Amino acid sequence: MATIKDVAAAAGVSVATVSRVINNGPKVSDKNRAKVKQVMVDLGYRPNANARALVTQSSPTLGLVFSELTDPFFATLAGGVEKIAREHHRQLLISNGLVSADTERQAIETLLEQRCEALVVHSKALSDDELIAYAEANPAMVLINRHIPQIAHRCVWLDNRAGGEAAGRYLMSLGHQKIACVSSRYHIEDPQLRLEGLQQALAEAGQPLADIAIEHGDPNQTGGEVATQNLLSKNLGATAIVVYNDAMASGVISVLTDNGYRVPEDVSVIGFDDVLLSRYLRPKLTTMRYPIEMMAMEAAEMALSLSSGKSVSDCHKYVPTLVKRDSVLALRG
Amino acid sequence: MATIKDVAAAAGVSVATVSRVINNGPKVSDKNRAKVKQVMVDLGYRPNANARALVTQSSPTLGLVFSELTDPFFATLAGGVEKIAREHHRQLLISNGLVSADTERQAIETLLEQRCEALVVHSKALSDDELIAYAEANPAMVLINRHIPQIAHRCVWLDNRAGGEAAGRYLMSLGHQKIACVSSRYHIEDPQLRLEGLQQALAEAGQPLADIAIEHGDPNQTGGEVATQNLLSKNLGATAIVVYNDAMASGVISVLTDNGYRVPEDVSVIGFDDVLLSRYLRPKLTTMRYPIEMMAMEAAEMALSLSSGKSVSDCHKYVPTLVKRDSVLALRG
DNA sequence: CATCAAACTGGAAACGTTTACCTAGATCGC
DNA sequence: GCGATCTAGGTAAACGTTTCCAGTTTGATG
Repeated sequence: MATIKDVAAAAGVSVATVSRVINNGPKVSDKNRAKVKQVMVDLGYRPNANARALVTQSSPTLGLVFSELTDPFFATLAGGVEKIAREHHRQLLISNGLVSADTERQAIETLLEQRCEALVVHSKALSDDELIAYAEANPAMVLINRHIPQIAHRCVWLDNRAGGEAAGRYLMSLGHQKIACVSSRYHIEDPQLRLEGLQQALAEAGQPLADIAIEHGDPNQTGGEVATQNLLSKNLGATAIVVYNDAMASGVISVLTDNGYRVPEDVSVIGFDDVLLSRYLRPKLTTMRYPIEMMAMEAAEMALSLSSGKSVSDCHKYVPTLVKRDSVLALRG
Repeated sequence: MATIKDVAAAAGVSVATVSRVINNGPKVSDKNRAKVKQVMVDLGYRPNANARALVTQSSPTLGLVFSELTDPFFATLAGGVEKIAREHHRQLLISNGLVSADTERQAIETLLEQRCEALVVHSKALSDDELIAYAEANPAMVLINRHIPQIAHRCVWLDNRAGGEAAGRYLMSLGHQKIACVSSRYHIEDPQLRLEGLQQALAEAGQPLADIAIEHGDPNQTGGEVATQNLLSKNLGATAIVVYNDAMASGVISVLTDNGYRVPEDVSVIGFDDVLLSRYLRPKLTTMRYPIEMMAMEAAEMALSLSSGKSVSDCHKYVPTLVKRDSVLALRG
C-alpha cells in the first residue's frame, strides 16, 4: 500500500506538502495541490489512520460498549449513537460487554487502548466505584441507562421508578383495582425500580400490590408467557397487568388470549419500552415509552462535547411517557 | 497517559523488555516479568493500539459496512458478525453505508484507512465493477447478501429466486389458485428475484401471476398496509398473498383483518426473512427463513480466514427454507 | 580456570504521519 | 536598488510500539 512518501516522490514534492494537501492545509500552490491529488488517486493512496492517530494523539472515533445487538431495544440505542457518530464523521467502534463484569471491563479496556476520542458505555454489571474510576480517568466517557450520583453529569438515565408509578396511576384512573405485575427476574436495578414505583403508586392510593400478584420471568416473550401461566393459575381475578417490558407483554397477551381472556376487554395489559414490536402486536400495545434513541443520541453528543473540552449541562434524566394504544380498557367512564 | 517508556523507566528495564512482557514473549526473567507487570498496573498503563498497528502493519479489527442498525434484519446480521469478531478477539468497526453509492464508498474507504484486518461489506448501491475492484485490492474483503459471479468465492448470498419459487409451490400444493403478491418498490435485485421466482413457479404450474395481482410498496409495515389496500380495492378475490418481507406482511395482515378478512381462514399470508417479529404476530407468520445470522457468521469467518492467508471454499450460497406457522391455510386435504 | 552455549537484556531502526521551524525566492514600498 | 515582508516549500523530530541484532551474564563443561 502506497505511503505518503511514495506520493511525495511521485509528485516531486516533500512529504510535508503532501500532508498539507491531505489535510487541506494552506501554503501549497494550486499547481502542486492539483498534481498531488492526481498522484494520490493514481497510486490509490489512502492515509494510514493509525499513523495519524499516533502522531496527533487522538483518533476520530467513538466507542460504544453495550450488550446485545440483536435485541431491538439495544439496536435502537446503537442506532442513535451511530447516527451521531456519522454526523460528526467519527468512526464507530463497538464492543460487547455481554452482561458480565469481566467482559464489560474488557470491552472498556479495549476501547481505551484504541484511544477512542469519546466513549458511551452501557454497563449493568460493573460496580459504581469501578465506573467512577473509569470516568475520572477518562474525561470523555458517558454512561447510558445508569445513574451514579457522584458522576451524575456524565449519566444519561431514565427514571424507571416514575415509569412504574405512572403506569399504576394510569390504570387506577381508569378504575382498575385488581392489578397484577409481571416483572423481570434479573437482579439489576431497572425492574426493581419499576416495581417499586408501581408499588408506591398503588400503596398511596390505598390499594397495595400483594406479593402474590407479582410474577418474575426472563425478560422476553417466553418469560412473559410462563409468568402469565403462573399468574393465571393463582386465579386472582386481576383486571390489569403491568409488565416489565414489551417483549414480555407480547407473551402475556399471547397466553391470556390462548386461555380465553380477551385483551383488553377482560384484562388490560401495559408494557414498557415502546420498542418497534409494540406497534406490531394485536391489540397494539399500550406502553410506557423509553426514549432510548433520543437518550443515546444525547449521550453520544455529550461524549463528543466532553472530548473537545466543552462542558455539558448537569441533568440528563429522562422520564417515561405513556403511549396509549389498544391494550388497556377503562372500567368506568 | 503512561507510555512504554514510562513503564521501562519505572521498572528499571528497557522498553524492549517491557514490550516482551506485554506480548507474553519469551526471554525475560521471572523477576523482571513480575516487576514490569506490577509497574504496569501501578501506572495504569495501556498499550497504544495505534502505535502497535503502525509498527506491526496490521490491527486486530474487523470492519463491517452496512445500513440500518435499527432494522431487526440488519441488527441480526450485525449480531452475527459481532459474535465472530468477539470470538476471535477482534475489535469491531461499523460504518453505515445508508443505501447510497457515495456513502457506501465512503464507508469502505474509511475502514480501509483504518487498515482493518478483515472486512464484511453489505452493499446494494455500488456497481459490480466497483466492488470487484475493491475486492481485488483488498484480499480480506467479503460481500454479504450479494452475488457477483467474478468474485463468487468472496460472496455469501441467498438464493432469492429459489425462495420465491418455494413460496409459490407451497401455496399451490395447498390448493391455492388465486395468488397475489406484495413486493418492495425498491429497484434492487432482492425483490426482483423473489418475484421472478414466484412468477416462474406459478407459470410452470399453468397458473401465471397476473400483473394486476402485484402491488409494490415500501418494505415496511406501512408499505404493506398501503399495498394491501390497493390490492383489496381491485377485488381480485385472492386466497393467498406472497409478501416481500415480514414487516410488510404485518401490515398486510393488519389491513386484511381491519377489512373483515380472517387470516388464514379467508386469506393466507406468507412472509419472507423470518425476523423476530414473525413470532410475535398473530396469527404467527408462516414465512421463508433467511438464515442471515448464520450467513453473517460465515462471512465474518471467511474474512478473517482470508486475512490470515487461508483460502476459503468456493460456494457460499444459502437457500431460504419454509417455516410453517399459522398464517397459511390448506384449501383442500 | 578457560571456554561456550544458553538465557536474558538493551540499543536502535522502523512503521506513516503531522508540524514546528527554517530557507529561498518573490514582491513591494520607498 | 535595497531591506522588509510574504509565501511556498522543505527538513527533521516526534508519536509509541515491535523486533532485529548485538551485547552481557550465568552456569556448565572440558
